[in-house]
Amino acid sequence: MLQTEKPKYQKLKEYIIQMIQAKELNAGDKIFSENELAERFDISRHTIRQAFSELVNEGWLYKVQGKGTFVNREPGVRVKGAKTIGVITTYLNDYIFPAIIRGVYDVLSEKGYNIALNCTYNRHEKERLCLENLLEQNIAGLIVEPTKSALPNPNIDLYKRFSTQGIPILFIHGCYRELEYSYIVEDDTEAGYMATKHLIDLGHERIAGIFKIDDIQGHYRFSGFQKAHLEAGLSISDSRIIWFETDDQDIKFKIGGTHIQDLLAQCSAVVCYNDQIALKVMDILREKGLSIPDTLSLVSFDDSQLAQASEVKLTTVAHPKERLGEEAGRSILNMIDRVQDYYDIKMQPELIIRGSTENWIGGIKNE
Amino acid sequence: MLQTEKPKYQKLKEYIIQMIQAKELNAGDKIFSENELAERFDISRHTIRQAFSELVNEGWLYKVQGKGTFVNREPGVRVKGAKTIGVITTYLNDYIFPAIIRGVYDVLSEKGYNIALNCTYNRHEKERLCLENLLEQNIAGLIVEPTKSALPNPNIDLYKRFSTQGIPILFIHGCYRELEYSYIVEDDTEAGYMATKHLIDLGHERIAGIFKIDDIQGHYRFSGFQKAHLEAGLSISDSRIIWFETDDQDIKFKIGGTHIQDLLAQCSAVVCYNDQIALKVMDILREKGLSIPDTLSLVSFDDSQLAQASEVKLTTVAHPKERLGEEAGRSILNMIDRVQDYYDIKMQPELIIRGSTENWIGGIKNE
DNA sequence: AACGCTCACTTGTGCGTACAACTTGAGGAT
DNA sequence: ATCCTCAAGTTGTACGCACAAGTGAGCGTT
Repeated sequence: MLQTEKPKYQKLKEYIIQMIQAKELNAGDKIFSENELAERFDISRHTIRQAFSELVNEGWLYKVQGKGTFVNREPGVRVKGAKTIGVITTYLNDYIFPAIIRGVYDVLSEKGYNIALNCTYNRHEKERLCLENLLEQNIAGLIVEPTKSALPNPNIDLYKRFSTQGIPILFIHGCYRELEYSYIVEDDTEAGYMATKHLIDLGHERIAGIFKIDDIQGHYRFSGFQKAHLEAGLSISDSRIIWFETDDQDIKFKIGGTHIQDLLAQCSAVVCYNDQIALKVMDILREKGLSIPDTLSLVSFDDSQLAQASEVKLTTVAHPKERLGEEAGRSILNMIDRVQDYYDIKMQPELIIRGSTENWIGGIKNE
Repeated sequence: MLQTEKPKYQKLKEYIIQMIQAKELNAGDKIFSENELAERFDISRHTIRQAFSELVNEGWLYKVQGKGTFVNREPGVRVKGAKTIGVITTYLNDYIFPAIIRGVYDVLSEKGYNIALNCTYNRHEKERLCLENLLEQNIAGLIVEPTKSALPNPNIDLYKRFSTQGIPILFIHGCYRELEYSYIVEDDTEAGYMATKHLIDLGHERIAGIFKIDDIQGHYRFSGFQKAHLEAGLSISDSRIIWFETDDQDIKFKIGGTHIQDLLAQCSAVVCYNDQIALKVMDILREKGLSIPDTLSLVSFDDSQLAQASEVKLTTVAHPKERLGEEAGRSILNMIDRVQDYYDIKMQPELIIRGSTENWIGGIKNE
């Protein structure tokens, strides 16, 4: 006895798909009529129609009554996967977000992918909504800037749902410690080290630090701050470190309970968590009539647009921003195409020396 | 004679869809068997199968051989409309783009809509690619910041394709003169007028102007500049007006062929196209050792983050930014829901007086 | 109680027919 | 040259039949 054979309409389907793939039938070509095929293969017209009906549904063919059946413009396109990448950021602000998005967009748009933008405002509830929203979409991959990355995350379950659906996830800018997902980050410890070492090399010994407590980046930058001190044999006084949170509104006058002016009076230099904090510090100093870098040297992070907007340009450790975005775009595409499954990239920051630390060597103005 | 009636299988389809929507048939329920329906409605089983086949394809039903036909878990999900709004901007930069996107995002995410982000880099070729890309997507509406809005647009044909597909388009920030589409813009003429009048009120008579030539906003702001002069009985000298283009790289040293320092030497105030230009002008003045506002008063537009980053804070005509984004989000949703088909909103700008024009009254420093 | 068999019922495959609706081009009438 | 009609060819709708294949409940045997 013969093995159960495939149904006739199935064989006809495969035959036609093969012809299309072999370019014997091209886009827009008229295909044999139903009657012709019925006669040629000695099959009933009904069976032909069954095969055609499925081919139409799968996007290979289309029919026009009275004219005939034709090969679709891009046969089998609908069979291909989604062409959208979900992107979740913490803020949609004027800081480094635009540069990162630009990097991601440039790479993805090149390959015909789209970006579905979402934002958490650094709140776990919003993060949950974003994830639920994207789960309903048909996305091919997910790029996430983690929300409050230093705190435990209540949305792990949702992240895992993406994984079980085979949707790759890539974290940028930071990552959750609980998850072993791919990430691309700036080497924040190194950045903190570079900033602090620069000040120490200039001869500073009493250096203040202002760091953010609820993002993992703040912890790492502080860690580099410590490392540079340790290496130089300098001690770190807790009283010179200020920690602040996302929600601190009155950051201008006191940070984490300590009045900035009191702190700065004891020091000759300060490491600011980012350019925004640096500008706020500069405003306070200006009010007091203190000059930079003569009275106080100042280093910050990120090299945002703000770093060059002030009268004294900021010495800052440049975040790779746009390059990081591009790298993230390339990586998520590779993960989708299964070229590589896992990434743990630390990008090197770069120290950019400008006016806020120039001319200060060993406490003596150098001109 | 009767009008041509709908085919039987169509009527059967609609009947079943109705029953599902009316919850008479629920997810997972087993539906009548083919034979039962055939007998009940006195239709051939073949016709029933035709209707069922389409319902399966559209996701309403699924079949299991030997068991029966069942209602799908989320019947008609694919039938629902798209929940994505295409957004096309000219740049993804640190200026007012983040605020606008934030406004749009806040409104749309509230209603469960997603943003598909695109960017033209102010080039018509890129704009074309974005539009072609979004045409292939299943978007519900389109928000566009026009590319080179003062120039004729070569992509009108693509914009019209959206309209013929019933996808509403809303322009923000400017609009193409060739198209009669909905738009939401800042009243740039009024903004130009407010900025200039403020200087005239302070006693300035020789006022320079720097404007962008290839965006329609530049034209309008200049038009307000003219209006204020006319109203005050002051003449405008062409030699005090500088036009620049998107692509001008060396804007710092000369703008449109004219050296800035030569120009500014003749004037007591300058209207700058935006905050970015204003900061560049401030840098030039700082190099020359000239002070603001004593030597030169300065007004700009947009009230971006930059306006408060410099040592002398900028007097600027605030762009509605975030409010404009929110308004755009609300409007496109109304257009999708057919609540209102057409919008032509001009939002009023607001003059914010800061250090760059303070203390200058009639040429005498007022302290 | 466990197992296997049968049978009724379901959907799947396949054949046949007929006529309706639509497209197109050829040929005739104007 | 233009318009109209009609016929041939195409897909669409609708009916009929038969048997294959999978499911599950009921029955009887073990």
